[in-house]
Parts: sequence; structure tokens; C-alpha cells
Amino acid sequence: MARAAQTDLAVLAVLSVAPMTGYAVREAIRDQLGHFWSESFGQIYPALSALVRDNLVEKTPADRAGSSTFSLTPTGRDRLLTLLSAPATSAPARNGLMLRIFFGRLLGPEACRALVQETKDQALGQLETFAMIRRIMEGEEQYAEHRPYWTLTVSAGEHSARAAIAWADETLAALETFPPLDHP
Amino acid sequence: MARAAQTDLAVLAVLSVAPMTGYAVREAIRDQLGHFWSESFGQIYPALSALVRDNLVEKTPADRAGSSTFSLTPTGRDRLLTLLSAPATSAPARNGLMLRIFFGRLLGPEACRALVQETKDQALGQLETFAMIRRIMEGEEQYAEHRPYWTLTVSAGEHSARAAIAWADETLAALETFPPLDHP
DNA sequence: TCATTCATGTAAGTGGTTACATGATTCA
DNA sequence: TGAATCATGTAACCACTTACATGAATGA
Repeated sequence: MARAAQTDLAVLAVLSVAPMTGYAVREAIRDQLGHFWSESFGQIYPALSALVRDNLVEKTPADRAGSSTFSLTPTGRDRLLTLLSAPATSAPARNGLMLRIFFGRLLGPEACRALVQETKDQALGQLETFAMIRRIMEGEEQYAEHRPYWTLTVSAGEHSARAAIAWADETLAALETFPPLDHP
Repeated sequence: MARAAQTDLAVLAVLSVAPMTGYAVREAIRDQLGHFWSESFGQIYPALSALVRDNLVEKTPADRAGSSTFSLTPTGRDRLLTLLSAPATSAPARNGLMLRIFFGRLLGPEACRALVQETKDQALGQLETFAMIRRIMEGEEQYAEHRPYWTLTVSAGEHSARAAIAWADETLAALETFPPLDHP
């Protein structure tokens, strides 16, 4: 297995939609994949260099402004398909909210309510964001072939956010019935 | 900010329920926190050593079998409350499934259906696991004060799994209407 | 002219995983 | 007697984050 296959995958994938600069790759990852993927800034350029070295990506000479465009080579496209077909390795779970709720007896019901309310507010905000993304996507015609798939990921985000809100409502109600802290 | 605060938090938290061996800490994290938290094996003992060095955890001398019990000191309890009160730092999102769906046009509807079906099956399995956890928790009386909080995290897992199933059903239906790959 | 955005990188540090290594205890 | 479990650790490696550093183009 190649090292940093995850980052390679994301970079190759965004380049498959259109050739672009490294800066644009970063923006695409942040703006289009942002709600389910992230690459830290300092990783994209090293990854691009390695991909160019391995002939998976082609770099056009820099113009006078110093910017250059990167595009997929045929080999790069093959590699992308291979990576996409490989099973997704999921990062180990680390949900700080759940850890705090699990040991909620130590914090007490009041502090837990605050945490849950915060989560609910975030989920509500996410729903608004997704609604906005849907509106934006309706207007764009150039990526018509991709749009049905993109919509599926938005829908997943919405399902997840609604689930979070439903849980939060139940939990806020339940926490009202919990006894307060003995040792405040 | 302390280094490895996340691991310290998890270790201190499980020790707050009862004193135990390092091995038992590992098992508790895997078995009780497993569905929302993980610590890799090689991190627990170093973390325990550091916590002992900093007087947050007390280590009883090893018996002839070489095992020793760790327990929270009063300072350790304070530190635990501090860490629990700090805002949860969430790891950057990296959802391999969503990445593959987003670029689903490259894989084609059939391959996507397989991925989504797999996700649905996993979620169904999780629901069974949660049902089992609920049954087990009903029987245990010794941690009665913690149980209401533990139940909240199980409920969160159930909400999340049901949301995944609902999304999967919608998505499987939608994918049937997508045009097949042009370049197979 | 000055702030913002576009653009490309490097370097240090670190949190975390994986694999290795060892040995006692328990129970079949 | 031998396998599985309990128990404790180390070492190497790596992916990733954060901060640093630089400079051109754009537009107010």
C-alpha cells in the first residue's frame, strides 16, 4: 500500500473533475468536500510533488505569476480508479461529545444539557448550509454528470444532522429528569 | 494545553469509575467506549506512566504476577473534571464512503450500490449490537448512577445507525435511475 | 497605496498506529 | 501439557497539523 493513499486519493479525485492549481485543489477540498473530508494545507503541495514525480499528475510550467496547473495523466486516472475501488479505511472513532456524555455523571446534568444544546445548534446550522448548497448546485450546469452523486452526499449530511437534532431533543428532555450533582 | 490530552482524558475517565489494571483500562475503552472512542494499544501504558509521574494516578506495587492496579488521585480527579469541561476537539472529517459517492460517476452506479449496501448492512449490525448492549445494561446494578448517561450514548448510536439506513435506502433507490458507466 | 486574495512551499513537532517482545496465570 | 487469556511494556515509523516564510496580482 502506498503511503498517504488517502491524501493522494482526494487530490487525484478533485483533479479528475478539472485541471487546476494547487491552491484551487485546496479550495475544492475545503469547499466541495468540506463536510465529509479534509486535508490540511501543508499536505497538498507535498502530495502534488510526489504525484508529479510518479507521473500520475502533470504540471504545466509556471507562468510569470508563478502559478502552474496540475492535470491527471492517464496513469493517474488508472491509479485514481484503483484507489476508489479499494475499501475505505475509516479513521478510529473519537467523539468527544459522547465521551463527555458517557461520563456525564461527573459533569452533571446541567453541563451536559449545555453540550447537547450546542450540538443541536450546530446541526441546525448544518441543515441551513445544506439547503444553501442545494440552491447553489441547482444553478450550476457545467458539472451536470456529477450532480446526482453530489446530491447523495448532501442528503447523507442532512440525514445525519436530522438524526443529531432528534437525539438532542430526546436527550435534553431526559436530562431534565436526572438528579443534580451531589458534589458541585 | 497538555500533550495527548485526549488519551489522558479517556484513561482518567475510565479510572474514575473504578481502580483497575492497565489491561483492564484497555478493555474498558474497547468494550464500553468502543462505539464512539478508541485508543490504540501502544498508547495506554505510556499514558499511564506519564499520569503516575504527574501524580494524577496512583500505582499500587505489582504483585508476584506483575500486575498492578491504577487509581485516580484527588489531583487526578480535578484534572479529569478540567478536561471534561474543556471543549471537545473533534478530529477532522474523513469519510471514505462519502468521498467515493461524491466521485461516484467514476466508479459507476453499480459499484456505488455495493458500497451503500455494505454501509446499510453495517448499520443493521450496529442496531443489533446496541440492542444487546441495552439488554446487558439492564442486568447490571453496580453502576446504577452511570447507567442513565450510558444509555444516552447508546441512543445516539441508534439514531445515527437508523439515519444511515434511511439514507442507504433512499440512495439505493436513486442509484437505480442513474445511467450506467460510458467507459466500463 | 494598501489590504485581500491567489499562489507555493518548508520545517518542526506530535499524536497515534503497528509490530515487536516478554512472561505469568488459568483452565481444559 | 499446551492454548488462551491476562499483563506490561518498547521502538519505529508515519501521517498530519501548525506555524513559518515568501511573493505576485487584484481591486478598493
